[in-house]
Amino acid sequence: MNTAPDEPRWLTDEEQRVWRAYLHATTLLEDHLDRQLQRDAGMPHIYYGLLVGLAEAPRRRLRMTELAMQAKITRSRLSHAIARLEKNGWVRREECPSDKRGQFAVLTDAGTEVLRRIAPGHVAAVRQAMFDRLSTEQQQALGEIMQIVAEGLQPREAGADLPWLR
Amino acid sequence: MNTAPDEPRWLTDEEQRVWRAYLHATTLLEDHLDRQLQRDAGMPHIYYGLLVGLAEAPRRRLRMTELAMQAKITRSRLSHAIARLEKNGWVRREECPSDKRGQFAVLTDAGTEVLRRIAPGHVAAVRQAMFDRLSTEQQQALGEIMQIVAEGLQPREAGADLPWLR
DNA sequence: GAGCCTTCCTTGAAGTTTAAACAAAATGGA
DNA sequence: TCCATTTTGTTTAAACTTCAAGGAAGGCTC
Repeated sequence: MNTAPDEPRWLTDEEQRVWRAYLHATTLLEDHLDRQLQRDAGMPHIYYGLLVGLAEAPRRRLRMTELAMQAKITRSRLSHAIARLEKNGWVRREECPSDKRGQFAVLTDAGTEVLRRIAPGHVAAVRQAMFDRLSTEQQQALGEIMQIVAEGLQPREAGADLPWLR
Repeated sequence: MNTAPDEPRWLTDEEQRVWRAYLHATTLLEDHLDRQLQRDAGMPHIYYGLLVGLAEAPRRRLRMTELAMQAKITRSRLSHAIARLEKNGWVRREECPSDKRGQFAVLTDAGTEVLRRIAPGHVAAVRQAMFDRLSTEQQQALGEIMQIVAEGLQPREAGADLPWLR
């Protein structure tokens, strides 16, 4: 009997190739989109996602926590991000009448306008980087794969304030 | 004839689903790995990649530019990162005899040791998040897809110093 | 309604990344 | 050789993210 303490199951060569391709592609793509948006709109990709989230919400507003969950970021990060977008005049905060702790992030007209202006370029970048290069079958496969991977991962801050669960 | 200026090709509903699944999964996974490594080794995912890059190189050393390209980050970012890893004692700089501008980043014994200690946990996290959940066919498809996407994207800093090409 | 816990969000500090500017060494012609 | 250009890597400051702490309001229980 082997006394070695649980030799880890290293990745096979083939798994390595897949994993490195994944890392390579995702970092390049994220960088690419970040820079495209930074250049065209002066904001990083994640901030764009925030504006889109608000634009799609009823009355173009969302509670901070809801927006944070939608964007998969911490409330802290969102707080800083909204402060920045507020400075740009693209978002404004509004307090929640029914819960005095709460805040709404509201997309302003200027914010809507920015979005209208930059969305086409962003979509074009996404198409060019991904959809224009993949077959329909590959797109479908990718969707399924990403669905599965996401399901296996905890959303952020689950139990963040419940240290005994960690 | 329509006078509208090139109505952009918006994503179809299906494409939207794929794209959002992609964003959702990749951000959750990156967060997950970042936090796993931060907890177990006190460094972000990208820094782990740097140590691995060095560990695999002959004599456990690489020129800064080479390492930056391998990790797909800018030389500036690498410069900061190596400074940090140097403080930890995991990497040391060595000057290049043949090119006096050059620097080698060298993995120290302590760095090798850290890697040995944390690699199993990292591999386990990657397996659990991705490979254990995907069929062989899905893994293969993912590899091909990521390969294609990566090919379409410029490596960082290509022409960074040639502004007229941008 | 007092006390206690939870939720909502913000804050400040520390760490990381980016962008732009820079110095030094190498390179490539004229 | 001389000079312009490129390459290499660092530095500075600003922007962004993370982490830990905390204030204020809501909810629950007795």
